[in-house]
Amino acid sequence: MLARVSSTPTFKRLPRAVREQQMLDAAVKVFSRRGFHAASMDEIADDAGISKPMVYAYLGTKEELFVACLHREGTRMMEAIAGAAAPELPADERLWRGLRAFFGFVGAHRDGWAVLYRQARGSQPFAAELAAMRGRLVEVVAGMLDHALRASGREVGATDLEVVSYALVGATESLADWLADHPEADAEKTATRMMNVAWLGADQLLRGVTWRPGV
Amino acid sequence: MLARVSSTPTFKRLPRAVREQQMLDAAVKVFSRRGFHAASMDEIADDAGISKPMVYAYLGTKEELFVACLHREGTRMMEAIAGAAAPELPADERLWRGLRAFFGFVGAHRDGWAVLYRQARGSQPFAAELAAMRGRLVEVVAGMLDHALRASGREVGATDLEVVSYALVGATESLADWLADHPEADAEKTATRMMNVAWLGADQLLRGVTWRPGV
DNA sequence: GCGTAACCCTACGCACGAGTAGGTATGCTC
DNA sequence: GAGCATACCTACTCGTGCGTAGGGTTACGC
Repeated sequence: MLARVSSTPTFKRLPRAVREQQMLDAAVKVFSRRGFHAASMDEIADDAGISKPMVYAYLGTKEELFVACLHREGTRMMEAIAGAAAPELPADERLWRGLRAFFGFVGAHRDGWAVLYRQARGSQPFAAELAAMRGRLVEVVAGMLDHALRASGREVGATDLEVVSYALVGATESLADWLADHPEADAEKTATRMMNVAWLGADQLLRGVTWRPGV
Repeated sequence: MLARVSSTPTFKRLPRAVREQQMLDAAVKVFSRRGFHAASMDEIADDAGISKPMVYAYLGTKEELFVACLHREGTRMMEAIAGAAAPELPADERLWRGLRAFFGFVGAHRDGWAVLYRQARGSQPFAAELAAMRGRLVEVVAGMLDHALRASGREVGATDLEVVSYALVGATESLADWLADHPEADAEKTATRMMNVAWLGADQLLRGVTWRPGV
């Protein structure tokens, strides 16, 4: 057994940090395509150009591997959004920038992120990680709303705030799913549509009012 | 082996139609609690007070069984919503009634429906069934919006309509999830919150405008 | 140039759970 | 009360795929 003509040009003996990233790349790809359960560790290892025990040695169990994927992609996403929303901007501008960053990210990582995210819904082991991510998003949105409310001297119950934010995040996730399923669709345009429904609401939309990005 | 002291009082030799419903009940319960993959046919059969081959004889494969669950619960849900929205009512009233019916249903079938619904996201085999259900909902919402728009002489692109509806449905699903996770929460109140964000939008909400159920 | 640690492999064990073979009992019809 | 269909069971087979045992090889420090 010495015929070892792999497709990958980069060949042997890579340092751990590099291999780990390759494995995660492969894992994201395979998990996305097959779903958590149908994905096999063999295929992931194979796709990473490595053998299975290496994956176990570096990233651990299948579940741990999936969580690692979720975590890496989640972190990347949060980073992509982080810079977008400066607290001193008016609320609509903050919301708009956040949405733009979010949909931009999802659009650029279609099967990467969105499908992975879809996988995590359901199956208990990942509910925690997923809920944490969503929780952070909800917190951001709720914080933004709260900030704007206080600025105009108003206030509102914590649960109300949470639920409204939850709804907004949910709508956004849904459109992210939609975007991931429609490869021809434009991220920017999707963000605008989301902004319209989130900011204006059905009433205004039915009245013919529309929101458009300033500048 | 004649010790057959089952917990279920109703014992032996039931007609097919009845047993099928019992099996579906058990399946919904187990799928909800464990998730599709972790659920075992043995446990479902056991929970239905029947042996495994019966399940196969009546409802077929595990996947077919799951689809059957999805289908039954989905139909029930659509029926629950169906009567709510009379086309001659104004748009806000239609939306409100639809939301109320929807959250009422989910609230009454917490682990039944919502968790089952969550399971279906992801795993390819069920994507079709799920997409069909969601599609019907989106269609209803889009139809309602379109109707209202035409009534006021306005019109809008089909994709815009679809995406906006999609966002609204997504937000609603999210709050349904939230409701399913918060056993103490009230369905009616959740519906009101959803109505607020959907109908008024963040802008109005931040201005202190609120929507309240008429009557 | 030699030890040692990191990298990497080819196998296999093993549990778990879907689906089935083949047989038994009970009610229903005539 | 014979015949037949329907309800129902116990006890298997068998594929699949996670996780591992145990061993080889390349780089790197000294």
